[in-house]
Amino acid sequence: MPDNPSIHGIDDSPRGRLLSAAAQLFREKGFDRTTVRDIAAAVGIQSGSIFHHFKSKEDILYSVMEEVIRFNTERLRQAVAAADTPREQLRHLISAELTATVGDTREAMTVMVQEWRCLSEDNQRRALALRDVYERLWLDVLGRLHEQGVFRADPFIIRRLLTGMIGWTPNWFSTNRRLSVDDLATLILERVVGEP
Amino acid sequence: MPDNPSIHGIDDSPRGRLLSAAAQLFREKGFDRTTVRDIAAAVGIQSGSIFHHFKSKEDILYSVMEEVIRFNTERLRQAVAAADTPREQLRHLISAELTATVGDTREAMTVMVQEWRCLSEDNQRRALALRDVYERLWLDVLGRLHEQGVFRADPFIIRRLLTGMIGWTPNWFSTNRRLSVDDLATLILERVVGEP
DNA sequence: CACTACCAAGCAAGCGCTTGGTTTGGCAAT
DNA sequence: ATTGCCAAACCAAGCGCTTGCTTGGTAGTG
Repeated sequence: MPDNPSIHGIDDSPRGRLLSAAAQLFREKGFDRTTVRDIAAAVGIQSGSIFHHFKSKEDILYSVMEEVIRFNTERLRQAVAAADTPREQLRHLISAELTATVGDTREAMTVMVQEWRCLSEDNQRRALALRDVYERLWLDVLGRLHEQGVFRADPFIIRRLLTGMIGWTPNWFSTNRRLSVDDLATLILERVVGEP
Repeated sequence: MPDNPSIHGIDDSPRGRLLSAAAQLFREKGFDRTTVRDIAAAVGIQSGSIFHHFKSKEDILYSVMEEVIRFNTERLRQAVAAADTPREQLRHLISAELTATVGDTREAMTVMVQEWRCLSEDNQRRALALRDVYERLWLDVLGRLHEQGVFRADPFIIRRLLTGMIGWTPNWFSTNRRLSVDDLATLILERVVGEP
């Protein structure tokens, strides 16, 4: 009955609808405080029927994360490819991750950051392997900027500071305010390459 | 049997020992995945005995947060008082919050950031009121720097970017590496006032 | 005696997940 | 067109376990 807003990059099969609903609930209440009965009710089925699509509750969480990493890794790849200079590539990367974080995959991204430790060690390893690909895209661009002398600090640390700045935005940024995503991207970019 | 490392600003009364143990467990496993039996075992008592000191499990969480905010608000106040120029005050603020975040109150600070929504609305409001005092210390200093033209961006937004950068550090910073807390503070300071 | 700190036992509720059976939609053979 | 069939999707019921918390009583201290 409910018509959840589906998350970008997830189809609207029964499985996909469950993933979108779960992502939203996980973000609102956290993984542990969300029951399989909640998720089932959100898509209008019985709680037991969930286990026809996923082998466990944790499997739902992992699937949300896997989908969102895959989708946004591809987004980042296109962001890098669409720019010529490393400086512009970095701007595109920041914009892309901001869009992922406060835009069309907001729920799933937040879940990935906050509910990491709800995964088993095995699933943590699998997810980490996917994240490594994602992170390499950042480090390549930052490494090039560092070689050019655009900033002095260690690229690894700059990436971590960027992760913090961008990852915190869901806690305060609102889409319908004066500050646009691109404005914010510029602001964050200037923390790395300096104000012009 | 266990001898938990106690958290700075918390005494070693029975209640204090419970708070330290709880903070550590909450950080490791999250609030929901930590049972009152876990906490009791960590200080060597029976689970029921906890409710002689706290009226509910959530009350433990709130108490951890209250203690850590009060302690670190005082720390920030002294940090500001110990510096003359706004620029040095900001450096002190960053250093102080970094110390709180990866140093002597690491567990409790991490819990405060990550387990916020496990509080009831009432307790959230109470905790928010305490945080407001804490935040005003930041905004005063950042406002002064902004008036001096040290940076152009909105002080509120700069504070949020700082919160993100500093709040993320427990996920990667290690005390026994080459990079010291003061080095990192300088690095973060330069994201606001520019590299010299 | 009063007070703090604790124990031993257990209750009621909620949890993830299983089970055995039913509905549904599409498709090939008649 | 009609039938027969199958797999996907789902329901209704409930099991076994864990959870936060309560209760009634006890040991030690001033």
